[in-house]
Amino acid sequence: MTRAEAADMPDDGEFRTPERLRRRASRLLSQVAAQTDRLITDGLARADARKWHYAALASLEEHGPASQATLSRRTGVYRSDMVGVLNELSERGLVERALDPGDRRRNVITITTQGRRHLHRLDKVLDDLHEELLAPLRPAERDQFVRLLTRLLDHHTQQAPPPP
Amino acid sequence: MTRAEAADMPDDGEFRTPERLRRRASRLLSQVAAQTDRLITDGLARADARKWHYAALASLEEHGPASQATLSRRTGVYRSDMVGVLNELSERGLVERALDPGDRRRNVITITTQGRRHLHRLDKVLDDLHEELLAPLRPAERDQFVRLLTRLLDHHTQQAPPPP
DNA sequence: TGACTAACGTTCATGTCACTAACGTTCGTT
DNA sequence: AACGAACGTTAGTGACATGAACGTTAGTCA
Repeated sequence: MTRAEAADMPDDGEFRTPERLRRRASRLLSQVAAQTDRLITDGLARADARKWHYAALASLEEHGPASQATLSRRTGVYRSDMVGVLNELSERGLVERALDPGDRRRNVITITTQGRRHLHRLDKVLDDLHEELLAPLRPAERDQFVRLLTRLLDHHTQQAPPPP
Repeated sequence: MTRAEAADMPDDGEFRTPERLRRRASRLLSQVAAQTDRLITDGLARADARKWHYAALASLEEHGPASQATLSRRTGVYRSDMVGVLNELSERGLVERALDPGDRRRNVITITTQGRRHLHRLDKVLDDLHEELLAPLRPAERDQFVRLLTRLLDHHTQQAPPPP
């Protein structure tokens, strides 16, 4: 039996999530986010990439070459993890790591032509994945959804940027 | 220099997240969910509880005594993890674990009076936390938000219930 | 100038989460 | 009587978010 067609037996709830939980915005958020994460992670994996790779490449194309620390701050990827991400990207020729002649502590990371091409391919992949993600919502609702999320994020982010 | 007072230099974005990322529903979701998770986890910790504890107790009160496997299905807490959750809850006298006389594979978990009291306390704590979470939204918007999330979740959940 | 502080890249370690694998026990069905 | 499946349990995996510490380098100030 599949729980869905349980029209005959009263289904006292072998699979029924308590209303208390079902209604909570926090739980809805975490569930939807988890589903989304799997969708995106799998989709990117099929395109031979990962979220962090995309984030780094996107940052490099939008704002130009940067140090690893800056990339880390811009993408939210932790600086410890950025190391590995850039290792992989540079191994594959998507970015180049060079010593900053003006500051020998820094590496200057630059996106390559190949990296740009990869990024644009990933942009399309993500467009498709988001189409799938937001399929049940009409365009106006999608906008609303994004707006609400943005407001929530802004509200809960504003009081904790790195201190001066 | 501190980025905040960069009114003079054009702030080419030492901390600026790429638009590509900022706009994506997937990223917004994951960020907001992460913030939310911390809010809830911390809040519950202050009340000496954890999400899974709440989920188990809520399920027990709403649907009555159940086996661990059933609890796991109802709450989404993985059955491997349910073991530890119930250990902790029963150590604290919030639930009781008894062998099911009718099926010696099963444990029957029952919520205690103390557990009920704890649960009701947590309900209040969660109400407050959600008030904080959704603070920037007006009541109608909160409803909208929950509705949109629910539709997304339903859509992405319906095609993968446990197989017959 | 020399000493101190802070940022950088890096490695290693920690904790949580979702999930898989495997095990022995028990049940239901054939 | 035998087999497959469900149960509770333990142990382990991989992704993710962090923290600690280290050597190197820059910038600041006494």
